[in-house]
Amino acid sequence: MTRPVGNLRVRRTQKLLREALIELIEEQSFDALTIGQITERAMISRAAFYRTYQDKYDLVEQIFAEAMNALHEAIGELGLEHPPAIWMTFFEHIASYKRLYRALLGRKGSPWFVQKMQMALIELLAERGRLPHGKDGAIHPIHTDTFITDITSAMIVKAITWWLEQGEGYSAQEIARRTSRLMAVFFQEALTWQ
Amino acid sequence: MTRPVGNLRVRRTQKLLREALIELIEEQSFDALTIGQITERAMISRAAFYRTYQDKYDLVEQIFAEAMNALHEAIGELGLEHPPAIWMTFFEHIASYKRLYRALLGRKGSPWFVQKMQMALIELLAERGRLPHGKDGAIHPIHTDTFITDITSAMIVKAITWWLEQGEGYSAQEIARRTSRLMAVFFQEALTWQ
DNA sequence: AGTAAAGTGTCTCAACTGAGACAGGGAACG
DNA sequence: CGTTCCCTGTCTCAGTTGAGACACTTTACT
Repeated sequence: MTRPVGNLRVRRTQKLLREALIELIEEQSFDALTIGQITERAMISRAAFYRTYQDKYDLVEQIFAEAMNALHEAIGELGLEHPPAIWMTFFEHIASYKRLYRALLGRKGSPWFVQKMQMALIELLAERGRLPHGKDGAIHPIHTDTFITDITSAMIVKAITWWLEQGEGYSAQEIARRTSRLMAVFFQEALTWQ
Repeated sequence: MTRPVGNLRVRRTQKLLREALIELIEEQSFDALTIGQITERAMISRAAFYRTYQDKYDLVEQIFAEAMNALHEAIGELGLEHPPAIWMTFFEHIASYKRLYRALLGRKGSPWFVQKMQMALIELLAERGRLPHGKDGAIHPIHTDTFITDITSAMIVKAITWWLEQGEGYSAQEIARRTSRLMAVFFQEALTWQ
């Protein structure tokens, strides 16, 4: 659903806009971008842009939605038993959308998107609904404490941006292991508050 | 003339085909490429390809023709007095079309294009019609000796491919100086044969 | 040689896109 | 405060492109 079943032209337009968006964020900043700049770089008309998207935020939202779908599919294939494997998959996902995330989460990115990403992570964690190394499938009350979920999502986003901006030398596996451990410690501490 | 006055769509199609061509040569080889592969990568229809080009050779020829126009313009701006400057401009031109030349002249490239390039160089040298460090504008008989012109063009093409494939560390200026000197020595020797 | 698969080159019609104009909003500048 | 300039968001029509089919040639395998 909402699949890009569209024919070639539509998919091509999407792809060109996507690449143009990322390039321009890298060169300038997301906030400063105009629709005209994006369409010019993408070599499509402004009219074509408005036929599909409301504005640049809508463009990013659609791209991000697709990325999250891909992530869900990748994670969905995994058993529910091994959280570290999920983190591994998660950071592999980040790696495969490297330019996108670096652009949107980095210095030239947008606080708006950072928040969006954090909200997506909170949802993801709630769906998965249990602790790293948790033993059962029950939703843990810790995931309904917004203080905890907010801080958790910020931690993860920071881990991502650090990796993309400074941690070039590290593999997805290493980052996944580190993050997984951090999360475990953090949740364990948080548990004592309940 | 023969300017890409075409509207946006036409120019976009050209650009996408161009990039697809280079990518695919890098991955496979020019000779093995099919029109279908190129158009699929470029995200355009085969029909659109055939509306503009005869075949993949035609595509390369048009791209190359534009590159040579750019080179002529760049060289044309120079005075006729200082051959080393011309070599400098020449290798800067190569640098600005780096991926194209590396793809087409390299291992994955095509002997057909190598020959085409050599012929273009022979023409270029004949137009310029005189020795490196030559003092007058007269066409020198050395440029009508096909033995000499053929070997010269092969030398230059080899200099280009060496630079693009192994000489990453060298600047255009260094390669230009080397080539200029080599040519001077070669022509001087050739003069004694006349 | 015989045959299946893939590529070529061409065509038509529907569909998507570009050009360009328009009214309106917002920021910079005097 | 008004003017200028740029951006937004929308519209229409002409123009380019995609889908898919076609006959033919080439390639690869037996």
